[in-house]
Amino acid sequence: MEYSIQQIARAAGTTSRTLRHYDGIGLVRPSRIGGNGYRYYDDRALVRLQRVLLLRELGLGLDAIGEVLEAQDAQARGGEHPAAAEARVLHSHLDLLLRERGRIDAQIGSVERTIAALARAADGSPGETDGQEDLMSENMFDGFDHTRYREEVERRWGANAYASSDRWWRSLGDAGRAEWRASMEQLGRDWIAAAESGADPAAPVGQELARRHVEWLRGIPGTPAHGAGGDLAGYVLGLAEMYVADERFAENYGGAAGAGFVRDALRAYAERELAA
Amino acid sequence: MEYSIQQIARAAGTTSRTLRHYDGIGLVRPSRIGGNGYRYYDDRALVRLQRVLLLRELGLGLDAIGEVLEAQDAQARGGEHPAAAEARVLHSHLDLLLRERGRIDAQIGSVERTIAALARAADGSPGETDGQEDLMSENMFDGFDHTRYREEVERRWGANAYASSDRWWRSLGDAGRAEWRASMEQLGRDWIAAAESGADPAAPVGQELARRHVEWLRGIPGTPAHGAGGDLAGYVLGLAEMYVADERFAENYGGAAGAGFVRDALRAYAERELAA
DNA sequence: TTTGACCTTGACGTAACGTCAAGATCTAGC
DNA sequence: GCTAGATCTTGACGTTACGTCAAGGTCAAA
Repeated sequence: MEYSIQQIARAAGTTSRTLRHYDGIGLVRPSRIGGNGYRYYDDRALVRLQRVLLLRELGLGLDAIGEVLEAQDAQARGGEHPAAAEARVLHSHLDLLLRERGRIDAQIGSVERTIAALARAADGSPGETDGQEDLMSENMFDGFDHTRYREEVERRWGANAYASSDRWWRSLGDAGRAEWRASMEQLGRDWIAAAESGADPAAPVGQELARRHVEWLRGIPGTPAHGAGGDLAGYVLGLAEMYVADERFAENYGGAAGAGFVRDALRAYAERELAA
Repeated sequence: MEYSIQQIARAAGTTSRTLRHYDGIGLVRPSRIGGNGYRYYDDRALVRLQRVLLLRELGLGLDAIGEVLEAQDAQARGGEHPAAAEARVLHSHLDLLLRERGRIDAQIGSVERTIAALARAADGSPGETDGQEDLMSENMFDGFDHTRYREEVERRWGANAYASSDRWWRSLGDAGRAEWRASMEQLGRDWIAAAESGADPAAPVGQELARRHVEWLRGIPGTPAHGAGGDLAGYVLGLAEMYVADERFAENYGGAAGAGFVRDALRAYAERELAA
């Protein structure tokens, strides 16, 4: 069978423009070109086109699709097994999709929180648009003045981590900031209580607190915990060490002993749940 | 304070190119332009820039951001309350994000199934690349020959619904197709058993089956149930009616009585769980 | 005055086509 | 054979939010 460009487009559920595009980039070439310049396709081309469209529906880019199909064609010429190549490409694509979902989840959370903050602001609570000065001079989320450690923050977490967190913190409004601090302090109190109870950091109590702690960290834009793709496990482990080493942090968890408990619990949690 | 373009870029955690872009599209204009053509920004511009960057981190497009900021500026001129405009934009954006996540979830599922199918194919099970003819001539997923109802499928579910489902079905391979049919038949048997038990379609047994049924439908590319964004509730309700009205479907559920049970259960489920 | 650092506009590239535009060709009916 | 309408061609712009040169002016310190 031989199809005109419209016919094969209809057969595959796409458009002639797409076919011309695929011809242009060499992804699906016509089997024959008429003396009038018309493109004609045969069944082999149709099968190839079907595979392209299927992989496209999985979200692969056209160049990745080309790679898969090339492996398919190189099969007889001693290349790697085509299914292996396809699986390899799909695995890395799956990885990308998972990171993408993490990013979207984080955005959804941020948007929801922002909407809630706007609703609270509309309810009353005056003094919302003032006080734009020196907001970062207050103790932010880990118990010390970030403006004084701006350089350290930027060196540790990247150049715009500080700016990003700062924007977010300013956007919260007074009510939101109070709420955030309250949640932080509640978490701190719960950590202290758990540490004083003498429980094993790896026991469920500690692990549940560790989960809450990581969730709480994820809510801070500008850190590797926000969204996805960063080295979450490494970030958490680094913070855990910092809690112990730096007394400014340790204070929040009842001193060195409490911070040690937090560190051990986070370590165990990261090993179990965040292993890359 | 007055900043040069680099200074304001560093202060906000972005680049000078971005500032030039925002000037070009009129989103953030410099407060002053020097005789040498240099752009200079003041604190008001910095605040505006911060808001732009914050909203951008939430995933809004630059034009949507412009809309929000315009409402902010129109505040004194009798426009709607700026926070209301922002909430409106954020709500529709949230909607978009949720649909996007649904799409990604569906892609993740498809990719995972495809990888699993490739692994099975590599394990052995010959005859994988042949039999490309007339695959759709078999009873596909709802018990009748789709090639014979192609036009109806296209009219009901859109022009490339058929092509999309067809591609997916071909891609499954013999093992995958057998598996899929088995899952369909298992679902049918469970429906029949539930119907014969005389239970209330709205009772947990029926509702759990309805949930499984909808999940199963979501796995079929080309239907409104796949991914997200389509009228899932309307689609499910339409199918439910069809199961009763069309005996080709009804057979799968033990005849008219069983199909009626399925319909009622799906109706109740759609009302509870899929209400838009 | 030199030398970097910083500034400008202009323009191409990105992903995957959609959407005209202008013109050539095919097909069917008269 | 002629004409209308369907179909085909290449060419080029538009889409998003900038990154990345390129070529050339400006500024501040030495």
